[in-house]
Amino acid sequence: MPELPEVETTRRGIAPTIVGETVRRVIVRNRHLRHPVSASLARQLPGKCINAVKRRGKYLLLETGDGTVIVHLGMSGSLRIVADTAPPGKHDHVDIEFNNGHCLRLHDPRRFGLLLWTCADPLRHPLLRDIGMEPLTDGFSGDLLYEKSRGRRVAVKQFIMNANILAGVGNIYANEALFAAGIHPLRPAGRISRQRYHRLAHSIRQVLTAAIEQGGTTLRDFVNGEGKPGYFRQHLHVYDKGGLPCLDCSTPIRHISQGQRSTYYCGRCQH
DNA sequence: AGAGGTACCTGGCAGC
DNA sequence: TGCTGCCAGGTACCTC
Repeated sequence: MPELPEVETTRRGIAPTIVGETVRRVIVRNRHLRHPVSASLARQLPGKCINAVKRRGKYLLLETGDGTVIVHLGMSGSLRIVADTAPPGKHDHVDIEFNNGHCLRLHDPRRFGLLLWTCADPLRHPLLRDIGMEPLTDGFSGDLLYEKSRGRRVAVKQFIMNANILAGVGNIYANEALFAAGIHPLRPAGRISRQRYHRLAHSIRQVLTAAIEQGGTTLRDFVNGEGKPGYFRQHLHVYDKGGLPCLDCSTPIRHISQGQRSTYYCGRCQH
């Protein structure tokens, strides 16, 4: 499911309910996620207060004074706020219950997500320390993409989906941003001009920002903190639109496979 | 170092 | 109504 806009939507949805609240209990029904949910989480988190909910790339960070819960939603995960009396459903693997009667519930059918506890600086955790630029911060620019791409033969779509280059851009928004910038997804990253990278950086920002405003994209699973879907799907131009006419030029959208992921593009608008 | 392939897991859907 | 195979929003790890 979740790329940056869905994770950010989740962050905004859950923060008002849990920031300033104290954890009463942690229930782990299935610890077999991408990494096993550590036993120390259920032991250490109760009694601690959530000071902030932050995001780094597609990771959520629930910060307490002396430790952080690192959450990743994988392909199919979602976090939502429910009453602590709400009966768990299938794939509701972890509950974090608060003193105010609310419960933060992790649902993840495919179990590619993770949830772990660290007492150290989460940004230096091995899973987070190599993550690249945040596309919605002031420091992000086409210049950075241009410089990082020199000498790279990898296709530009795979380049911008590389989390060590750029944080949070997954398959949907890579497709959409390349369409918006008029760049062909198969073009080698190292053979794109500085000017075109400026345009791409602008498109990435715009697409991500617009998606956040719509509460993210729901293809199947994604729900926000209140259990509601995102509405950006109706604003997609190419993703999952193979064979349909391009909204700009009516040429049928092409569907190919790139690095075992689906790529959609307009062969006329993107070059 | 970069690039490509595979593995992890469940569920939905198309086709037979 | 099955059954089978393929596909899905991600990422780590292994090879070459």
